[in-house]
Amino acid sequence: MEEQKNITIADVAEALGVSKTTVSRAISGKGRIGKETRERVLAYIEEHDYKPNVIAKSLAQSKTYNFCVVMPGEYDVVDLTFFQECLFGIQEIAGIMEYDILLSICKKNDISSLERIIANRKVDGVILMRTFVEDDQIEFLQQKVPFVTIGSASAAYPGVIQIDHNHKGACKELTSIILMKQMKKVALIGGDENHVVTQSRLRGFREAYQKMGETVDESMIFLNQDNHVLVDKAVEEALERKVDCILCMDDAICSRVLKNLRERHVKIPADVRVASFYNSTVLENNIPSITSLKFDARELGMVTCRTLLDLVEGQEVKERTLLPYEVVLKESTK
Amino acid sequence: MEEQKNITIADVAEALGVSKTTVSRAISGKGRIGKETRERVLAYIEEHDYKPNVIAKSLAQSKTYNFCVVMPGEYDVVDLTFFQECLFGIQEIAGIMEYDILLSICKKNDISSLERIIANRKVDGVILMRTFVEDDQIEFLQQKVPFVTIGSASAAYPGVIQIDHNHKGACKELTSIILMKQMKKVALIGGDENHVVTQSRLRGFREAYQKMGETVDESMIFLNQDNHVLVDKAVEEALERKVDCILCMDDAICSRVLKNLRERHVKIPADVRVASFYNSTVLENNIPSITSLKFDARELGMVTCRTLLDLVEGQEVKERTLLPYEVVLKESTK
DNA sequence: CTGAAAGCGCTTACAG
DNA sequence: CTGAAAGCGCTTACAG
Repeated sequence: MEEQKNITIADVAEALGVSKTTVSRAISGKGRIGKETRERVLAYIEEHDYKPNVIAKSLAQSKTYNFCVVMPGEYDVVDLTFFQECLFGIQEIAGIMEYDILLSICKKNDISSLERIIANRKVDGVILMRTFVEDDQIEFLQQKVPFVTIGSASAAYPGVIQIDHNHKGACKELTSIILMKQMKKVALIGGDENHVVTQSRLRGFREAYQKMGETVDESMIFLNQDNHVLVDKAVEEALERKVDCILCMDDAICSRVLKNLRERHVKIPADVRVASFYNSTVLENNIPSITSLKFDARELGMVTCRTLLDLVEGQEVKERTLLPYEVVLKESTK
Repeated sequence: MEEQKNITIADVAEALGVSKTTVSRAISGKGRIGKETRERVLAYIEEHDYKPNVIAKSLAQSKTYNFCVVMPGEYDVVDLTFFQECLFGIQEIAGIMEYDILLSICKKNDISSLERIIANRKVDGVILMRTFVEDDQIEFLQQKVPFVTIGSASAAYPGVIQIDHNHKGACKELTSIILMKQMKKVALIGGDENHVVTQSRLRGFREAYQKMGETVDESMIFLNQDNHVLVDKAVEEALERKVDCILCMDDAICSRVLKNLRERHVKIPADVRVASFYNSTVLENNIPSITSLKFDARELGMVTCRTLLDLVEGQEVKERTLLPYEVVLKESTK
């Protein structure tokens, strides 16, 4: 490692015969400074490739120019591409503002990694990529650090800044379409009930029934189906009850459902129709193609990051932002 | 935000009637200090929940306690779970040592995000999650910051610390098995030639042929097949030439190959056999199950992080670490 | 074994 | 418009 002594603000000041204060002002743009002086400083800096020491700046300003992004740490997450894309969106916006992303991984509700990062004051703000009905992350962060959630926060936590796709609306529309196509026996297979998004989707599902004047068959709602065995059992039960259409709350579940149906030689859409609430690459190569909802994860990340930036700068931000969705009808519900 | 004034080392010193030096020594464990004094300090700190300001520490020590992890930023990456798992492994080890992970995303060879992080001196070391035959990341980092690569580095960059799975060996073994099963016409479909891993796999493939005294049919090697159209064409050509077995270099390709064969009603393994060089969840639910290689991504991440820790602490580290693999034979090559 | 003091490289009232 | 000086909260020779 060449120990190429880094040039400091003092070096610049000395070389130019001005004070460190002046150099600092020229760089930050804050405080009165002569136009000519500033230009001289800037030119010198440019030429000698001076880079301010962000750590020193951090200490002086009590700002880190880092955000923490809390990712879900469950290994079965197939909706991974969603988080990935979202992360890219965040990173893109953060980078423009010279912010960097510190990663925290949260398995279930284990927030020890987040706690350490906050205790060490390594970030100016936090983005939660997933919210729970009972959310230790939120409880921990409240009154402590500015933060924004991706996905809605439970009503139990008022005042939380949240950016979400309109899951309720999306699921309501998809369910309505299915009901209108005269599929009456619809099974809903979903994941962890403690995820807020599961609740939102479920609500949309119910509202669609209500709108159509139909009643939900509660025995066809399978939640917390977070492993293969459970999903397989749910499919079996649904088939026994002559299900018309199986609605999957995420693509991991859908992928398993498709496998199960294939093993049973149940034809889609001839025997049973299938749709998923989220379309990832996992289903992309499936035959038949699968009807699903489409969300722009990248945009979600970008909007979220921009909101957090506003928040830490002390600007007014909307408490809740809802992003649009698309329903993509494919062969599986023909 | 409650502005709960943080307690500093000076507060602790004053409360205890000792110097800041003493407090600092008690915490770090460096330098001579009376046992009793140390315990008194530690007890006070514990009780009052004093947390050192990492930023101040950073400035004083020129250490950040952050590592940068450079992730591939291509959106078509289906091997995502691999990077994800790997990241978890890194994070786990880093966390134990109170290090955090700063994320940099690198699309193709665009290293601007990495450059900024380094220029801002935000990290003590870097982990590259993917290497290229011509690698701007490596060229940029050399002689500048300690770094470790996941995956092998091109021979053009001697001295690079690299942790890798034994891709060459794994592919050699898998290919050998296939050849021994009397499948003579084997097509190899792979991705970006500029990825070192592609080269390693290819080498293993060739060595297997050599070992068996067979010659490779070059017209059956399809590289740089990084989009659906190309893969489809490769499959078509392979079928025309009466291929026995299609070997896919990654699961994104394999997934597409499977779709293509399904559309053509080509039966696996009856008409054609298929194997993949990596087994992700993407193929998990496929029928038939797919023969593939299995690597422990999490362990790879852990070993890599531990190596980087050693490196930044100035310890001697092995230049190259090769991790084992497993060949998992399934129905698709029966 | 312990402490006073300088230093890490910035920012920011305050004064002029 | 510009600068001297104090301060951010640690660490670390140096001296005792």
